[in-house]
Amino acid sequence: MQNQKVTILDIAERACVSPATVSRVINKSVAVKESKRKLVLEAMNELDYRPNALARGLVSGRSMSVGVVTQDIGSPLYDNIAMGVIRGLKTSGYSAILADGLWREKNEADVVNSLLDHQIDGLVVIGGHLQEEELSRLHRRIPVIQVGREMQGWAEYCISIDNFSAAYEATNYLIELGHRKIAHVIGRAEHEDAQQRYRGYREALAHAGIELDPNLTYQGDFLPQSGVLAVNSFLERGESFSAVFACNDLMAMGVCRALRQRSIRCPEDVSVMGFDDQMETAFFDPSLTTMRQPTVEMGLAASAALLDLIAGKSHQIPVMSATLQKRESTQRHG
Amino acid sequence: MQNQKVTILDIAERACVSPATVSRVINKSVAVKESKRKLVLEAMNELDYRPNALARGLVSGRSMSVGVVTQDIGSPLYDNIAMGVIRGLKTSGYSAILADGLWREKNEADVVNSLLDHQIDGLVVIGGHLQEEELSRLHRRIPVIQVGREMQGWAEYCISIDNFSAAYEATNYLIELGHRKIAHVIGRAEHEDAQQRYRGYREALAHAGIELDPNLTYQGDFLPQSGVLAVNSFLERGESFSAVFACNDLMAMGVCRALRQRSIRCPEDVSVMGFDDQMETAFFDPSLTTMRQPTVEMGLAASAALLDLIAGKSHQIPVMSATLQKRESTQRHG
DNA sequence: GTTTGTAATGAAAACCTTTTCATAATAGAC
DNA sequence: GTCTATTATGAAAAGGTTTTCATTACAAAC
Repeated sequence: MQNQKVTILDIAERACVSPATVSRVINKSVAVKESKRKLVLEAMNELDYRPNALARGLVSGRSMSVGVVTQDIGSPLYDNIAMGVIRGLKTSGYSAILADGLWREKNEADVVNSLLDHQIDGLVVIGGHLQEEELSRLHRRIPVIQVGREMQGWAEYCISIDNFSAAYEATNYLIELGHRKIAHVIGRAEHEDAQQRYRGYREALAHAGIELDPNLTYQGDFLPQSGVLAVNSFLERGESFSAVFACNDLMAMGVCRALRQRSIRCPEDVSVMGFDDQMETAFFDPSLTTMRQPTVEMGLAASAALLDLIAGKSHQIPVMSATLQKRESTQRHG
Repeated sequence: MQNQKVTILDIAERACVSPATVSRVINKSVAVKESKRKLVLEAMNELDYRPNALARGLVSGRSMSVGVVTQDIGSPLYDNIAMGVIRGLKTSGYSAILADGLWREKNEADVVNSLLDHQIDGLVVIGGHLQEEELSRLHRRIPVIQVGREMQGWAEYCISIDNFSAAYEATNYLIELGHRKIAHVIGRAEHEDAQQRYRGYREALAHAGIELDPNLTYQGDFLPQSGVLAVNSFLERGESFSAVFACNDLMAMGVCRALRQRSIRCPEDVSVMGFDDQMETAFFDPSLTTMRQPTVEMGLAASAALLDLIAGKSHQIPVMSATLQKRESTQRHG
């Protein structure tokens, strides 16, 4: 109640200095005589003063806050990236304003606009559906880093794993285990990452001389249920397969569930491979073989790059790669 | 680049009106002659004008943003609540500023202060460790709603389920199934909700005339691994039990995992009950019997209550209750 | 045709900082 | 003891908006 109204003028008055001097003490921008500095600090303490961030941002042109728009709060993958971003910002003096795109491009544009209205100094986009064109339009105003989503035309500002190679490696691992009939549950069609993984799957098959069987692919939506539907669809059509590679862990869980319901054993009858390595998968039965994305590291790298961009320094886009986590859901075939 | 600098003065000039009139058109605060209104709207469109939220907040005293501080971005429970809050705010004109407390009271205080600096008009606290005293101090400045965490001294502004009753019901369900030796994996000690659930467990046992066996409880930390450790601890000490009630789903998953490793079947040998009902549990093997928290609904209720408080209207704290989700991990005993 | 009330509008103050510019104070050199 | 260079400080402007207050325009009532 009371300190709501404490302003820099009150401090100035109490410390018998000008507001300018108080500002200088706060921002350490210019030297202030020690005696006065102490008085100011005391006054700030006694009145429990906190600078109004709005006024600061308005006059200085730097709001000292960066926007973080995530495709989906509640998705383990994106949340972990967000955590990394937030951690990376922690000691920078910048505060993070998170916003949720709720899986819709329209929403994303809205929240980004709202963030811009709040005069953010930079933007991290986690996943999402914003087009490259839109991103570069944004980038003309403020630094923007995209993370957790592959964009070839935007590589300079994009931190993500190489989904193609990762999916290739995943598929190839199944092939090395002796599998030939490998099904794939595709991720959302509009997701570039999902497309790249699909491509990696196809390429690995081709490289091993295995012909792609379109009947062994199913268009999923990243949710567990579509893993169930995929298996049901394969079996109802009488397809046979010894392994399934799902585009993410949630769908892989659905796949396992459906197999179990039909009394098909995993991994004895069918091997299952996921993607992402979210926390729960290690405790799943069978624990899931999957490709781990270095989510927190990606978030950290994103905030580091953004801070460099804001500071006008050159930034780095480190190479991030997924790593194969061998667990119980896959085994040698035949 | 260009519209970065477009201000209300530019609009005023272009539309041949005063800035005050432009403001009135934007805010619909006072009637403006239709002809002028049109001119203003046109000018805003042509120059792609967007009001500076900082300036607005500074002068009006209302920033039109509310803070949402969550204990842990990445926790399915809290994330779902956050999603509910955000959805509830969506059409209100208020934008949500999320901040992550990173599981530490110190951090939470920091981010709350940062939010206050940004002149938020209200605050939703999801989970967390802030003391009642601290909350009421905050509440003297702005409306505050606590959600997803039970606080008896703060009931008027607190939206949560009745953890005691829910845990009582969960335990009682196991008892009804014929179980007598029921172990419990306790949640984090400093978490009031965990304590209430522990109490519900004890009370249900007592009511059924079953003596509490301290050797059948284990202090966990909400993470899967502690479920594993709990089971290992029980078995190493030679305890026998036919059911385990874990304080949350993640620990229940750990319990299942540990049982499996020892070739103890679930539910045939030991029934397992979780708490929360996060998405993955339904696809687990066996799918987990658990108490579902109406997370999104809680978030919606929180934002509704907060908006009422901000508007100076009377607010409602609806009664939220958990519901038993019977699945495969529990079965009749003996 | 004058008076009165209402609606529409503009000028200017206010919000709380930072920052520029000018001045005052201090120390160092002669 | 005067002059110069530096450092410390204050006054005031600026940032983009809302809002108060005063004024103008207009229609209705007499």
